[in-house]
Amino acid sequence: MAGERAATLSDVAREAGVSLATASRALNGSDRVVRPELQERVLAAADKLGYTPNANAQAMARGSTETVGLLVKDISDPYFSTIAGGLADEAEKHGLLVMLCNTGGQPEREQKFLAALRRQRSRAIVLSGSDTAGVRHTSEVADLLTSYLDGGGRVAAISQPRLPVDTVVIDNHGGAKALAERLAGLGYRRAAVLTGPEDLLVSAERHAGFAEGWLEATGSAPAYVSDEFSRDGGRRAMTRLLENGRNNASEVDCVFAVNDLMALGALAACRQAGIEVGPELAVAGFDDIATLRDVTPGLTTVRLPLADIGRLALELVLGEPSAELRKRSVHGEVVLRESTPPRV
Amino acid sequence: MAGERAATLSDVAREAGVSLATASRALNGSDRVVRPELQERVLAAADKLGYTPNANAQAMARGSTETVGLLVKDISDPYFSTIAGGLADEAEKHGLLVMLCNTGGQPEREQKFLAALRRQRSRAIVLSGSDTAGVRHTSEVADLLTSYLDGGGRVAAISQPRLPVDTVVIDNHGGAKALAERLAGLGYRRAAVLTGPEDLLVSAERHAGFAEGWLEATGSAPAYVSDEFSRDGGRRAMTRLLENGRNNASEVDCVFAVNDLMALGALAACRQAGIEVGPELAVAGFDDIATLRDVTPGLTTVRLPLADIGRLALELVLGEPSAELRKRSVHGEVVLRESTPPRV
DNA sequence: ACCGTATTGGAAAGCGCTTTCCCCATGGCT
DNA sequence: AGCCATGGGGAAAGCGCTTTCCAATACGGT
Repeated sequence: MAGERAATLSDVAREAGVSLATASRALNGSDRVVRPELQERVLAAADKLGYTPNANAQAMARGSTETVGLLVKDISDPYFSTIAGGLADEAEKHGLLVMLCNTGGQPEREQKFLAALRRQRSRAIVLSGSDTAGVRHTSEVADLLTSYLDGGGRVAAISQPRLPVDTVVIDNHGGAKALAERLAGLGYRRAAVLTGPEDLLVSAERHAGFAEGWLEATGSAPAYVSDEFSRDGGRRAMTRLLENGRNNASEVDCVFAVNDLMALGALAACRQAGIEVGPELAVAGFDDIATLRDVTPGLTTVRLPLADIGRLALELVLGEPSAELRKRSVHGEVVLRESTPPRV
Repeated sequence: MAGERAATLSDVAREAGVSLATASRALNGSDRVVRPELQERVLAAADKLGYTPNANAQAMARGSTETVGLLVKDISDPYFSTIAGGLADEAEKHGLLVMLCNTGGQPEREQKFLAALRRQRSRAIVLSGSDTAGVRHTSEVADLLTSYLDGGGRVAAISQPRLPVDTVVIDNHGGAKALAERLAGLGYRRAAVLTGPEDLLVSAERHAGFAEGWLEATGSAPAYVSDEFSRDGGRRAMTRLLENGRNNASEVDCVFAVNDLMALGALAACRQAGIEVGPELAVAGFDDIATLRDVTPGLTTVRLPLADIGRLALELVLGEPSAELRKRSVHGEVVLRESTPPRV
């Protein structure tokens, strides 16, 4: 059994005593009908020979594949893995396979993957890396996408509104703004924002939204510190913020980290500095990563329906192509927890 | 530009004024050499026409693809997503694409995916779902794998030692045992284990390892409660444990949840019951999920090099095929944190 | 009984590549 | 000068399917 090459459709056809065409029709249910008796014979032969269609050959002949590509910045980040989970489930429903591309945020890798997906004649591509404002990069990516689209491919993005494709837009601005209002409502008065790199769109939007809400509610603009868009970045930013605070009369009573991971780092920094989060200093994040929902103190955050976002993106990209660019908005919901108790 | 079909290799050949064969050789650097001048002409033509090779056609002609499949139970679970991250990075180094298959733990899906990967003529498959003892299921999967292997495919598994393939073996038993010893060393005397379903191998191994270590160190066997292998399962199990404890003179001073997620649920249950984890009751987990490293109280756990495990699995599956089954062992490292302070 | 029309099987033409095999130049050698 | 390697181009045979196009048969109507 080991040495013999895999059975092909011709093998099946011969075994069943029918033509190649008939075998093909019997096995994939084309629009053409084959007599039940023959059908059965073919099925039996296929079974006997352990026949498996060759998807590559089918792709060639049919001119279309059953795979979709998913680009993420870092699949081990719960934000992306949750999105990926939703998307994968949806894909499974459609009988599609998901090609996972972990870009690590490197533009060159992103391009490599895009090229690979194009080569594969992937049915569709969903982009969910973070959109940086690097114009060069974005335009190169846009070129690749355009040629992919010209070839009949479909593309959708998650929260990268600058790309010329259908997009699931996450209301970062609104969510952060709502959060600011709620925090102000709780009695906080001096806020700081821990942001990611300036050119990272998600970060910028959340920062701006928060600042706007805060300004409207309290009349003052929040301070901010930027660092990496990660747990360590959050820790460093928080540490810097605390150092400044000491020399500075105007200490902060509330910190908004632009994502949960940064907030987590901020919590660590606070702990290290001997500051009790909640009573002494409020900390809030964004995303509502599932794994973090139960930590102590409970982290106030803006919940994003991440799995739905993944599903939605796939729906968007598989739906009827339309001339104009489609946007689907998704909103976050503020979740108050112990990390931001009402200020007394 | 929109309507015209993608340029093919023949288009390029014609444009460059060379034969199909030459174009192919010029573009993919076969063992045959083409004159530099021609080479250049072909490259120029390809560039001008925006030529992208058709990976499906190449796969057909070459008889091999550039994709590997990865089966996971749930990609949004940090355990799997971290493994996936390591594997994806390694795959990228080898110029391979990763087909992500989210099985949701459903045997039928698992089989569907396996069949799909076989159809795709995927170069290799890495299995990292959880191995349940359901014999029926495992044997069906084994059949599928065998036929895949016969077709020249390569397969490796992560922590599913019962499958007849190369395996990255995680020393669940040893890790849990070491943890038990350390906890006993800290002065704990009455332990309970929160386990997953009985037939889930990982869970069983960790349970057994802990029990063995505990027995050796303290002379008594730990109690246990089983539930789902998830955060909610942990919460429920812990709740049940606490209820029993009240009526029971022999209260427990230390709880081992067989994974971090269950431990997280246990923490939540404790909080709800007004029990302070650490001083009042020790809790430990297993895996050392990255997102959880900074929570308060710090969770004592057994650190697994998850990303390395993913990398290792890919290495294993891409390495020289060998007659006998290979096993690569990976060991965990006990990490003590505040959730299990020395008992006074 | 005859013709037009479904219905269904099969032959063969691709789909876009890779690779074998053949051929023609070269060039080094005797 | 004559021969045999050697280097490199091209024709063509696949790779395993789908699908068009024909042909053959059966069937309904008049």
